[in-house]
Amino acid sequence: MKRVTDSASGDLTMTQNEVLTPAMVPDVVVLRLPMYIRALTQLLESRSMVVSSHDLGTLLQMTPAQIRKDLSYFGRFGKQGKGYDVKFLRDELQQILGLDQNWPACLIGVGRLGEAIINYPGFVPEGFNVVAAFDSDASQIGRKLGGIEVISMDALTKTINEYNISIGIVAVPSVQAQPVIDELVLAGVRGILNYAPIAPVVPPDTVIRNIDPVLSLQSMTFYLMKKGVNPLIPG
Amino acid sequence: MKRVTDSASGDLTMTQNEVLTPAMVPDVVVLRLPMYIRALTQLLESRSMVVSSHDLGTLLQMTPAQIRKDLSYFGRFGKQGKGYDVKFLRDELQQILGLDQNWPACLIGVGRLGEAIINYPGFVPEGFNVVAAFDSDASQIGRKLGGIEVISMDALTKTINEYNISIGIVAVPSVQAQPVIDELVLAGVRGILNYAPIAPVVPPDTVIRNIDPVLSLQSMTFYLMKKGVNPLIPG
DNA sequence: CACTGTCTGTGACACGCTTCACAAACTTAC
DNA sequence: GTAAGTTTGTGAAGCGTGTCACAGACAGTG
Repeated sequence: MKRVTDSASGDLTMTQNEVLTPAMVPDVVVLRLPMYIRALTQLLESRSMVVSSHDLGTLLQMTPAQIRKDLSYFGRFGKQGKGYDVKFLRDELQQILGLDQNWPACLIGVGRLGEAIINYPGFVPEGFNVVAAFDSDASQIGRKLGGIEVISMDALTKTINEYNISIGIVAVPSVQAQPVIDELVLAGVRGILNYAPIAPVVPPDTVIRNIDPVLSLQSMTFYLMKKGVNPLIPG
Repeated sequence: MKRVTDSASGDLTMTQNEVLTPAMVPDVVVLRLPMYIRALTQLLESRSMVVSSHDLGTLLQMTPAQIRKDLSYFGRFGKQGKGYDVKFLRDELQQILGLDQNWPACLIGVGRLGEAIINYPGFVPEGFNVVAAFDSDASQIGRKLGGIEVISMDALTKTINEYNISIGIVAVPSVQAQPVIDELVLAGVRGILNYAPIAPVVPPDTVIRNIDPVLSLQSMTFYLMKKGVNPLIPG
């Protein structure tokens, strides 16, 4: 992956790296990019202009080598002897992930969980906007929630096309989750954030991410037991 | 995915495998065990008595070889020519993870998110009970929530010892998350489920799991863009 | 009982990711 | 300007995990 190091640019600011992403980027690397962005944003807020892979590593509990290797998949963002320009690197990574744009999303299921999701203030500043909310329960239709109105599942495809929605957030009970996911895929949604405790089946060109606290807890207990931590024996 | 199920005898009962766990089990394998348990429970509900690694694989979108290899780290649970006794295997895996016991947990932060967590009906059937809820906001103290009373952070250590709590669920704003986690660790909690969008620092003998929907979405967009899915350009 | 078909458990191999180590590039100090 | 110190980018080695392939065990059939 040779890239032109344009010389004589005395500043850390680099020329536009075209991000062509040769599709050879490991998935794990892509999963880590958002963490880098978050750390860089944090550094930016504390007025840091430049950061080394070493310092980023201590901040994120990773080895400097891994950070450098990860970034090298996308370009040459740093400068020897100095490090990375914080703002520049963050902007580059955001562009690589498409986070410099606004992603409209829809929510399916406005129960207790769905309500918490739609009111969660953490999505909007990152460029994710829930612009529509659906529910199969007729008594929920028409209810206002976080500034938007709950509408019927019948209007799913129409609404998704209208708002150009490419991300669906699934917050329905387990039994309805797979059917809802199928509907979303059929309607053209290619990214799904699933909160239901199931192992969903999606076509290969669809990206799915599962949020499953119970799974996290259930693998945690294995290590707790090994460490001699004892739970409460029932009885 | 259909399994032959009923055999005449049902004499698949196996000898007691001592589970000594030689600490050589890869972490990824432990992370998958809960998924196996969930699938087995599902099979049990649909009256399946026996399942092969092949059928489990199609159910979970995994290769049969991986399932067999994973299980082989803990013992020999299957029978050649037949498969695995569903109930037996599930019970064994639950015991390995310590899920045959009851794990008391505490919640820190009873905002919108904390409220949704404490009312989430999915924890209790899996053996996780939120037995105490804390908040630093004085106006929240004393409020009843999901059957339990919100108490002050001052009572953290005392309460954790009293109820023998080994798991802490952190649902506080980002800036307070690390301090709260430090407090939990100091109080003796060795397992932490963190909902705050940060990269927490914990001692090596502490198990931490992060629930971070924003990170999931931010890596999703990379693939959506590659597939030519276009978000809404702001403007 | 023998013979055919099925499925597990596992050593060996293959692959992908992490870590290492170093040349090259840049900074700082004098 | 020179020398010493710092940090990146990256081939190559190392390591952990997934996959393969097959011997062995069991079921089913007649």
